Amino acid sequence: MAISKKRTQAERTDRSDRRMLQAAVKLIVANGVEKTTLKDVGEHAGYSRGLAGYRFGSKAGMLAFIVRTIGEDWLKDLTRAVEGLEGYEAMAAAIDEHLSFCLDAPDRVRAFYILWFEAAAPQSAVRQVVSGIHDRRRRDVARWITGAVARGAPQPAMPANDIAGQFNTAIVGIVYHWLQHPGDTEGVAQLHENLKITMRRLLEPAFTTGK
Amino acid sequence: MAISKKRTQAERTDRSDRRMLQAAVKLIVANGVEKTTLKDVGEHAGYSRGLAGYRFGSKAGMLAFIVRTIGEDWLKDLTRAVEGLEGYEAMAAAIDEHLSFCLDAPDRVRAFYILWFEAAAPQSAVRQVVSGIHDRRRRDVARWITGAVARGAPQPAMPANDIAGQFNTAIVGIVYHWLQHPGDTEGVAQLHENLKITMRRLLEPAFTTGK
DNA sequence: CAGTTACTTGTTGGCGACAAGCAAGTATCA
DNA sequence: TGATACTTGCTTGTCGCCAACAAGTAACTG
Repeated sequence: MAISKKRTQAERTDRSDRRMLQAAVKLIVANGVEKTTLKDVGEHAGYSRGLAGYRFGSKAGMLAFIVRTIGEDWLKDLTRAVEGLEGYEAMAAAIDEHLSFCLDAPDRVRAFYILWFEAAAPQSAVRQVVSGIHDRRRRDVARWITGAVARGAPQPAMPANDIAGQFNTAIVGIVYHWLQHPGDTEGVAQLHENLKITMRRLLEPAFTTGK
Repeated sequence: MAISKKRTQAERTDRSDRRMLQAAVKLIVANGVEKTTLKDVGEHAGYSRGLAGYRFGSKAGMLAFIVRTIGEDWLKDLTRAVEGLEGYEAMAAAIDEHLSFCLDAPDRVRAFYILWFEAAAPQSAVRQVVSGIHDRRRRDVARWITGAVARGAPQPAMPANDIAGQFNTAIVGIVYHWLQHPGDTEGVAQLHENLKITMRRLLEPAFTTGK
């Protein structure tokens, strides 16, 4: 009350954006997307019932904003975590970072992935955003592998692109397990750990191609 | 018009159930769950706007019905496909059957999995049903492995339960890819094929445990 | 024909969407 | 620096549509 009553316009929007994001995350994790209303988001953020709808244009717009924002945070974390690494090392670091990502800010990431799975539905506004993240993940993984091979690592039994595909689908599946079993930190950690083992095995060259 | 105007009560409900299921699947695949209204389902099935709501009690009830029905079909198919098999053979058969399941009745299975992923949200009525299917899948896979080991197959490097977990999450991830890339039959088939390879590798004993 | 069950129609509260208005910040010119 | 016009953030009023439920009608059953 004492300090700086005046805010710049940009500060105002930043502030309300952040507050609404926070409120939306909380509500989505607690009640699911369907029961999270624009009205609730606005009011829980300390504004009127109309702000969320006005700011994001539509409910779908708000959801897309959430996914984009949290997705970008994750991408920064990930990039930092695997910087300079290649091959299995990069994949292991990415897996570790993903686990931290989930455990460090559970609500945020939980909401992110709830929306991620909502994007499985047709005609979803979130779909584009998710698709972009997904494709990027895949390309990154493939590059880690081919990079390592270029530097002398043994040629894996499966094409790099296929391994990247397996990696990606595995992560998605693990996340699904996490969403369905919120308390099972142990199990989620184990799935991450086992994925590392699986990936290491996939990266091994094919000793004997026979049955 | 000519034949049998008279139907038994059970026949009537069976008929309307089937018709509404079909209509719901069509609408969900076309427009997503959110935009599929009880009114539309009833009317597309050839009844009044109110029937779906009356029959299933609520929208969530209808969705749960759909998942349960299609899930049971799938379970029957799967059981028949892996009957008498164990270890890797059973897993490979299950993977093949799953691919057929997806490709044979795309709309049905698509709707099934769209709902499956909606169940990732908290407080979902579908969640219980999905959770049951998921747990059962996991137990089955673990049993295939331990069964094979009991009959003399080599001890895998990873506990049977953990392999089952990897298997399950991989399937879920593959399905997610399928939902996001409806046309990519090739890619989906490849992911199934690669999962077989991955599983075979996981079932191999640990030659050298060292790094 | 009495009772039950399948289905339809009427109604209500709540949500998303949009439009119009109000208030807080910003630019221009003195 | 300060008054005025403009822009942008935010709120309130309203509408159509949906899920949910209640009350009614039509079709089967014993």
